[in-house]
This record gives sequence, structure tokens and C-alpha cells, in this order.
Amino acid sequence: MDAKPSDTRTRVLEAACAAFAEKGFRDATVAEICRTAKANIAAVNYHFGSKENLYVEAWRHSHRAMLAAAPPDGGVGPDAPATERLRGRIRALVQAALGAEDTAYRIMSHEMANPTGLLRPVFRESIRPLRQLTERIVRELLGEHDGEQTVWLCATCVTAPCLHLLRARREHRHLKWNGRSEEEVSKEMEQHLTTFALAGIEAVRRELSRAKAPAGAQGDKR
Amino acid sequence: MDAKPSDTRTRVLEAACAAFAEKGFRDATVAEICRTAKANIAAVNYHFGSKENLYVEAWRHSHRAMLAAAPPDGGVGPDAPATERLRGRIRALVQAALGAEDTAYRIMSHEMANPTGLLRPVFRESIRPLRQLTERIVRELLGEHDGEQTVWLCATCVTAPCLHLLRARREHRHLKWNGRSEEEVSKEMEQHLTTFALAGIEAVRRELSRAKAPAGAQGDKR
DNA sequence: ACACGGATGAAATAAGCGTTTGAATCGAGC
DNA sequence: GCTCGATTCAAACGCTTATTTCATCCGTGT
Repeated sequence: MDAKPSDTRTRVLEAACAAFAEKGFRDATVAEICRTAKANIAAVNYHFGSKENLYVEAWRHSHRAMLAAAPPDGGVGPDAPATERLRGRIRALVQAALGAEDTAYRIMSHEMANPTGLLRPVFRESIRPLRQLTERIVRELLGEHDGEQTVWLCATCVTAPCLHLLRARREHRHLKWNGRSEEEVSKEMEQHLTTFALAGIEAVRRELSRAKAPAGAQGDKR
Repeated sequence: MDAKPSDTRTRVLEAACAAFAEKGFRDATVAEICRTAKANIAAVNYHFGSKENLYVEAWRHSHRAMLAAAPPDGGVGPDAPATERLRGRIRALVQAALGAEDTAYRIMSHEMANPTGLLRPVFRESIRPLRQLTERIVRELLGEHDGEQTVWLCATCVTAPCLHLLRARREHRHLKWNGRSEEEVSKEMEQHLTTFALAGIEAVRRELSRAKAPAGAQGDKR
């Protein structure tokens, strides 16, 4: 079927992914995209209709690539205990930010800071399930406390540092991870972020139960 | 002294802050800035020389406003115990992200996702001290472990969720904090983030000492 | 051989942008 | 009252960008 969607089409698409990931929608020019793709200027409007449509197509492409390179559950599976599933989720997030297929994350990063609105409909179907996956794990770890806001906040504390790694990589190259291999660094990040997150969630859970059953039992153990 | 640096100059400056905070450097146009400032198009180049210079001046302006509205130590003072200083730091971060003076944070957010490079020299003197303040507290909480990367990572786990609140506010208005007042929500955020962060840092510290002084004496020190 | 539709090429078009220009306006100082 | 510097104004310039146009190429079916 689409095994041959024109050779230049895929070249333009991949060049667009790289350009949009580096500069965002506005700063990336179709001229440069076509130049790096070794295609003519008109190729964009011929194969994709417009720069805007190329943009959402580039997002779809890189998002699929990310999911293929880093499964959202980190390879842990839904029957594992929640703590392991959280570790797997963090592994996926770190890989997505630090791995070779970070294009989708970088495009998303631009889109969040500088919303064009073009990706909003497609975001709903692509990153929302991932967010819900994270929140489900967090909710399970927190117990049956009803605070939806608490779940959201803890999930943010898990995902936000991972997203931050993306920017850190290109600014803080001077950090200690010079010698180590990419994979080794990822492992270490995953480990630290996981212990940090698990302890944080547990502490919030304790605080919630203390607030829920107040007065009498001040007996804070540990 | 500079009490009268031209009325239109300050109007343009403040309009620029709002525009750059909302759209970033590239997408904000001097035409629109001058229109909302009720000034002529040439005002920008007359008072500031160029759009680029207006950009760094807008950053300076909004950064000063942020520091005035939310002191970086959260009003805690350098002699308080480290746990309280961390709480103060988080208070400052939350206020900066959720308060009325969030312009600097929003500009910074754009600049990080879409670097123009124009703010790099001025960033060094404005946000680096804040980062070091955070890292100093984290280092104290971690103990005398030498891992600079660990300090960096824990500091990231503290600051990244706060930065994330900025974007969350304009997307997730539907969250529970509808009824509550802004200040009440900030208090709650501050509390949750602090317990989360303290527990996370403590857990990482424990894991580090466990790795440092193992049963079999790994002896792989640096 | 030939015509036809998909794909590519180079140049032209049109719109938006930051910046410049030069005249008009205003306010203070001798 | 006049001048001079600082400021404001409207118009125009020069540049970049996405998009369109139309000629050209190439493979395929008859």
C-alpha cells in the first residue's frame, strides 16, 4: 500500500521532523527543510498541502517512532506491582527524553511553550493516554484517597523532571555523565528518579491519611 | 532619577513583556506591541534600538518584578534549618509560577524551548544564582556525598514540577482548584511539593549511603 | 510510438516582518 | 520669540517567508 509513498515525501517528512524539533513550527522554514531533504521547494505543498499539515504529519511520524523505540510501560506489563510499573513508566520517559528518538518530545516541548494550536486535536489522542497511564499508577500507589488534584500533582512530580532532562542535555553537557555511555546514564537517571518518586508519593500518601484521620492518632511513626 | 524615562518607553516595555511572555520572541511583533502600548511603530527602535534589545530589556524588567513579588528564599532566611529553607525555596518557585508576576517565568519558558541566545548572557547573572541557591540546600540535605550529578538531579526534581505548574495553569483550569482562592491553592501546592521533595531527597540520600558503605566493600570509589 | 497523469524543477507572487527615513510636534532655555 | 534637541508620526524600504504557477521530466498503458 503505502510502502512507496514517494521517496522524496519521506525525505521531506524526516527533514521536517528534525527541523521542527530543533526550531519549532515558526522558526523552521520550508526552504531549509527542502534543502536538507534534497527536494524542491514545491515538494512540501505538493505532498502535504501546506506547512501546517506537514507539521502535524511530522508530529504523528515522530510520535510513532518514539512509541516504537520506548514502549510506554517500560516493558513491565500491567500485572506487575505498582512500584515496578512506576519504574517502567519512568524508564520510558527517560528513554524518550534521552534516547535517540527524542524528536517527538522536542516538538512537544516547543508546542507547549509556543502553542500553535495545530497539534491540539492530535495531542488528545496521543499523549493523553500516556498521562492517564501514569496517573493510574500514581493513584494506585496513593491508595483510595479521593483527591484528584493530588494524583495530578504527584504525576507531575514524576513526569516533569523527565521532560526537563531533554533541555538539560543540550545545556548541561558539562555534567558528570561525560565518560559514561548513554545507556548507563539512562539507567542511573531511571534509578534515582524512581526512588525519588516512590518516596515522594509514599510521603504524600502518609500525609493524606494523617489529615484524613486527625486529632487522636498523632502517632507519627518512623 | 529615572522616574521619568519617557512615558511611552515604559508603556512599550510593559506591552513587550506581555507579548513576549505570551508568544515568545519570534511570534511577538513590534507592530502589535506598539499597538497595545498606544505608541508608534518607530517607538521601539527609537527607545530601545532594536527588537532584540527590547527583548532583553523586557526580560530584565519582568525578572526584577518577579524577585520583588516573590523573594527567592521564600522569606525563610539563611540560618533556618535546611528543610525549612527548602520549603521557602519551593514557596518562591510556586509563587513565581502561579502568582501574578509570572511574566519572567513565561519568557524563560519560551527561551528554553526556543533559544534565541539573546538572553544567555543575562541568564547567567539572573537565574544561575537562584539555581545555586536551590542546589546548596539540596546538597546540605543530601549530606557530604560527592555526587554532583545527584545534587543536580534532585534539584531538578524540585524545580521542574514548579516550572510545570506554569503551563498546567492555562491548560488544566478544569482541575479541582476551581473554588479555592489562588493563595490557598499555592499553599496547598507548596505543602505537597515540599513533602514530596523532602521525602525524595531523603530516599536518595539513604540509597547513596547504602551504596557507599556496602556489605562486601565494593571499593570502587571514583 | 504516443498520450497521459503523477512528480519535480525554477522562478514569480504576495504577504508580513523589522527597520529606516524625514517631516511634524512639543517643551524648555537663552 | 526663537531655536534646538528630544520625541512622535506616517510612509516607505528591504528582506524573509509560504505559496503558486507553469514548464519539464518520467514511467506506464494502449
